[in-house]
Amino acid sequence: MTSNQIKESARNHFSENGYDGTSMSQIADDVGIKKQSIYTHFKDKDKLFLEVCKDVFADELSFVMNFIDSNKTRPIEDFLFDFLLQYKERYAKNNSTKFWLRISFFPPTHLYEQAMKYVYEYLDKLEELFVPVIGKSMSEGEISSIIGAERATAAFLGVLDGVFVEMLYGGSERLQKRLDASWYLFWRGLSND
Amino acid sequence: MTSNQIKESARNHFSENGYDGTSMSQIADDVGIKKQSIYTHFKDKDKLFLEVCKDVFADELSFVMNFIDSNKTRPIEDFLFDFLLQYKERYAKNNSTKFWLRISFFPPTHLYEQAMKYVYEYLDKLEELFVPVIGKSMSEGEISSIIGAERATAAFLGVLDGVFVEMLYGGSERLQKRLDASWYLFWRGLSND
DNA sequence: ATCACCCTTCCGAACGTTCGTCAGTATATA
DNA sequence: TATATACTGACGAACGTTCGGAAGGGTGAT
Repeated sequence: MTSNQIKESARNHFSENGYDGTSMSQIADDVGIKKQSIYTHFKDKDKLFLEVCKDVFADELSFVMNFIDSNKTRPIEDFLFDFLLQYKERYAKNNSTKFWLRISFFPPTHLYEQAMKYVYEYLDKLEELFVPVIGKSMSEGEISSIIGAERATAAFLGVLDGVFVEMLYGGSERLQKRLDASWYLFWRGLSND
Repeated sequence: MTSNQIKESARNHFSENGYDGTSMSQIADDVGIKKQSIYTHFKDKDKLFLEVCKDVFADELSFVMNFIDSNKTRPIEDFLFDFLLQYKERYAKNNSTKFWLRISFFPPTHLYEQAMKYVYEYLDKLEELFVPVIGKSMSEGEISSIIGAERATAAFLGVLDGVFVEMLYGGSERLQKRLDASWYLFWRGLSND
């Protein structure tokens, strides 16, 4: 299906160069068609972009839900740390995450609201999914319960974003250093005395 | 001086809409001149952008150095937390920081190296400035010295980036929540037992 | 098996617009 | 008179988009 090839190429270009930095001809060249042919599949550039948004949103969310579902019985320390690791790995080989970060931080101005709807939905869902997991590990005494599940979750998502940022910079030894340090202090803060 | 007006307007537009999303005519309109007149002051768009980069880099760096210099004798807890607060405040009213975040995360592709030179210089300097401050507070027993000054600094800069990210999303109650949570757990991890 | 028909997909050509940039000229200041 | 600044006008290039038509496959009637 050409539509999917177009969306995939679009995702790659958008994630590397943003909305304005990506032209319809670049996408078309990738697929091996002329730019006019894209309009057979998508009404216009905005619509294409928003469809990619929707797909990526679904991708990211299903990754998270999938991870939680298949790891929720593990010790919370492994669970959280592995989540960071897997997201890091995912970013390295998967353009969805790169695209996602780009539009989360700097969506194209004229599509701000429509793009951010997905972003906020993702962020809310992320919190909604993590709070009960962390809450459970508190009530079971794995980690200190003085902190509160909501606060611990918020801080963990902060660590996640800090790692994301370092991924954007590109240096892998830098990234490793931040991951180690952030996790070390986060976990130290979370632990029972 | 018109040059400065041009740079200021350019900084605003670049920070809001990025390099590609900003046109010379928008900048010129802001200043009240024709776009061609910009070329009296700057060779081309790239040169203008890079000059803004340089200025902003200097701005950000001098903010940090200034803060450190006038706060380094305070307790480390106040010192670090106030740094987060002041950067938050700075972001709200100062377009330098917004521009800085944008080009740090997603510099224009064809200027990647030249822009990232500033970014890396900033990041290195930031670490270089914080390590001794945190190290000193460790040797004085304010915080646990098992952690190591480098690791504590790396984690703190992670917290900072996590806060930056939440600033980009725009919601102020979200930002407050993250700031509180991230700081709470970071400080809990940093404290002596 | 053939024909006519439709529908999907793609392309050539062109549209109007905007972009960054250059050359030449006017105006004001010193 | 020299210099700095801003102007008018125009340029080629790239952009997103539209239109008309060509090629192909599928379907149903003959």
